[in-house]
Amino acid sequence: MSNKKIPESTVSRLFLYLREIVVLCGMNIRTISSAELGERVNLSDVQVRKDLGHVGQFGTSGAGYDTEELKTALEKILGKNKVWNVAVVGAGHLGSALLTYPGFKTHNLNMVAAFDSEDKKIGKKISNVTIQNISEILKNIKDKKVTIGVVAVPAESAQGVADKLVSSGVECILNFAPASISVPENVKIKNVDLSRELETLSYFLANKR
Amino acid sequence: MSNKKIPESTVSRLFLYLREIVVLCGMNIRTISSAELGERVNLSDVQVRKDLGHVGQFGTSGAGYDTEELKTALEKILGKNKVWNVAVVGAGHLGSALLTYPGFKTHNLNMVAAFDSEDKKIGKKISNVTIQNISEILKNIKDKKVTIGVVAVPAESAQGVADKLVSSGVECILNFAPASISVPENVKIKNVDLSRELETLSYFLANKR
DNA sequence: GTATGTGAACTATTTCACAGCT
DNA sequence: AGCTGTGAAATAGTTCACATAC
Repeated sequence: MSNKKIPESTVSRLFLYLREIVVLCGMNIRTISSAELGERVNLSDVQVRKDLGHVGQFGTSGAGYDTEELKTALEKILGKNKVWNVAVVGAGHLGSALLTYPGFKTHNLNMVAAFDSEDKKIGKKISNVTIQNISEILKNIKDKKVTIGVVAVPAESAQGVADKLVSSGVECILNFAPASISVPENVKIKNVDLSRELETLSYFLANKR
Repeated sequence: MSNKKIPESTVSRLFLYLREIVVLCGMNIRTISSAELGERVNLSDVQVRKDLGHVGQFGTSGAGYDTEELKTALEKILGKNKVWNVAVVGAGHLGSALLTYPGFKTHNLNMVAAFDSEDKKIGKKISNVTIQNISEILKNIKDKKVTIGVVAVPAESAQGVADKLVSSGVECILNFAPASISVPENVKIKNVDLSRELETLSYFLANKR
């Protein structure tokens, strides 16, 4: 089992395995080998076994893994029993996409608040969440016990929004703005930089023969 | 200069530096040290120097880097002189966000086509691009010389859409669907899995004291 | 004195190889 | 025979330390 901390790359893949295992359970497939699971998620069999090794030992030699058992173990270790409240700042297309994305609900992530600076958007509802003025962040985040803040505003306003979120007590930030933002050490930040992803692809296009 | 291939992680950061350098040039700052540049993008000075070392040697000891020179060199090596055509499949909130995102235009990425399967969306225009039926993919991608395809459809339809894109000759795919999709070796695929990003954050929330 | 460029050391992550279980 | 679990080897990526240039 090991009490050591699991590498971030492994954690990310564990969620991937879980997603696949849920599908398998739904199909009433009771057992799967690391090779088969790996093929379904485009990873090697060893990678799968090494990753699952961080969680415990419940594979059966010669047979593979019991899907139900694996599902239970992964859900437990990945904290799927807990629910987290999420607030989205910026109700443009991207913010709306996140608010309406059905995947979050099934993954124990609760979209409980949305903010924007544009007057005409305030008061509108997107997927049951009423958009509020950015000035309401502090009060709302505390009241609604939000732990994850999503920054989906233009680059210029990103740092300011992040500062507001941090001082409201948010513990994690997922940043979609194409800007480098600074937060205190105790706040975990994750950047998803769409234009850099596309640019990196374009680089590899330019540099292959 | 080195002819060796630059690691993907470095390439991604080079785009980050370039973005910052463009800002600096706009502010008429003519010179910058690796430490100052690193601070602006939350990276160490050594990391900056190591990365720039892949591109060439144009820093001046004791002074730093000439911003104009660095800008020119980065633009050249990152292929910013070339323009790539991009097609988006799936015109939901996320697809619309990508189509309207102003950042792409300034980064030599041209959104030239959009597809959806919902009849009521066909014919509508988003940011000058007319949404077409998914059945038109093959013809359009070829005609419009699209090299990058973006998959922004639900998980169930992702593999099918990817197959269509691949057989139309697309060379890269950026996949936003929470599904593992398979493509031939010569096609480069990049996955952006929003719910996994959030889940990974939630894991770290659950496992810190 | 200040700041670059880089080999060497270190750390993280992946892959190999195989012993051991069913 | 088939498949897991895991040390050991290999690879990739980051940080250190310092010689060198201005």
